[in-house]
Amino acid sequence: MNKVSEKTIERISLYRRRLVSELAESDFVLSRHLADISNSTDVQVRRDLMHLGCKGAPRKGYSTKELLKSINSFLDPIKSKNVIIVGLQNFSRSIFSVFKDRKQKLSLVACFDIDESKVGTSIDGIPCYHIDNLSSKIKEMNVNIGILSCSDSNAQSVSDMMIVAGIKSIVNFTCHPLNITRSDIYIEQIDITAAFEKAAYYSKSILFNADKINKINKIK
Amino acid sequence: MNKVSEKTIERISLYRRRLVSELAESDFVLSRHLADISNSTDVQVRRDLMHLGCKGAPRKGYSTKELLKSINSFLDPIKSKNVIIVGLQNFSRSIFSVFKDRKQKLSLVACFDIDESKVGTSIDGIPCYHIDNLSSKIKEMNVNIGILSCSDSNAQSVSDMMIVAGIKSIVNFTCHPLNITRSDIYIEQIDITAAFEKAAYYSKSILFNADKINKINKIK
DNA sequence: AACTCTTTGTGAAATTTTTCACATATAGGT
DNA sequence: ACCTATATGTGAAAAATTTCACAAAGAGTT
Repeated sequence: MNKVSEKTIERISLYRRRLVSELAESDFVLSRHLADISNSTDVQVRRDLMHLGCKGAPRKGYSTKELLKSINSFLDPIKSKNVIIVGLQNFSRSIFSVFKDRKQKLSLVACFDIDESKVGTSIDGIPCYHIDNLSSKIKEMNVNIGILSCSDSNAQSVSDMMIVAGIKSIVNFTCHPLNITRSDIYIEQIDITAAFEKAAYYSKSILFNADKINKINKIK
Repeated sequence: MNKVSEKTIERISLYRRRLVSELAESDFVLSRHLADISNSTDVQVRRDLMHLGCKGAPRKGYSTKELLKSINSFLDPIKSKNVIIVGLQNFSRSIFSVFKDRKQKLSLVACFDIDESKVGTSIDGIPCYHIDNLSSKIKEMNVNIGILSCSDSNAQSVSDMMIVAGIKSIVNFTCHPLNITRSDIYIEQIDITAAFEKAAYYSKSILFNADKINKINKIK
């Protein structure tokens, strides 16, 4: 199997979420329909699904159930992964609900903060520990994935700690782009500020995504 | 000036934030240095900066102050844009602080919710209105940018309302990929769930970003 | 059973994005 | 004033991603 691009992974993740609601609707789903509900194109969908080793049937499409199963085994780790989050404020609290609502093969097991008033408390059943215990807790709880929601200035040092303690993937919500020095660590940077600045940039001009829309509408 | 890619816009937004702290450090900044602190490469930086019409000096680099000025005039709208957010919970509250902390040419002027207990209150000086007033308030306040932080199921209808009322850019934090039908509207989709699922996917295997790292380290 | 029409799957082309390679510029030393 | 060493700026190559175009499959119809 060839290397699958990050964009493809993202789209497959989206397809899965769209498929879940489709499951009750019908037994088969067409690439074209999946494209419609994911804002993509049918060819793109089929290209993406190629990586899954899941065959569709001409004129029928893909078995919804089978496709979901393929996506699950493609995306999900075999056994559930433990996740922690560093920094406890509004943002991290909103992440809590992401994990609570949708039970993937991911469980949020702890959060960390420096603020003594938060340490020792527990939100939605997730205990908050002091950042000093980060390393030991990561090892103790066998944590694989870390979420950075701390201040920009602490992002690098916290991620260093995470990596030394054995974390394999980091989702970084701070503005600080992490310095990657090891090739076996995956870093996902979510730059919310850039998102707003992009929105501002594009609100200046018009007809920026004209191409995209023409492409999609042309086929419909 | 040629069309600038979205990725370039994102990186320029990042460069700006990195430059602000650089400003106190030195009068000139090298593409190489900017690359280091942005996790990029020097060529990429220079390519990006090409679009700015800002010249660097061989052996000296770019005047930090000049570069910032160029980026500002490139990214920022001439007059401040008004922003609203729909859905008032932990996540949106965390967005409030993004706008409070960094005063761009963007001001968050209102938020909206259906929950009557929230309507009429005010957080950080931002008033919360009932969603029924969305359209009228957008027009009244001359809002250009909308943030979607509501439930997935309401995302499409709220965005439709926003667009009809005159909003030009939408930043969508819901999982629902918005159906774009007009070419003069910019949609930025932030898929946090996909981010976590990507992190989970990559935590399974190793050596995924080996290439990226080799590229970056090779030069250093 | 043959035909038609729709949909999948995928080489190949097109497009986009990144990297290479190097001409050009210039600061600083001698 | 000349030399050298280091940066920029960018055409061209390479790599990655998306789209085209069409062969192959098979469901439904006559």
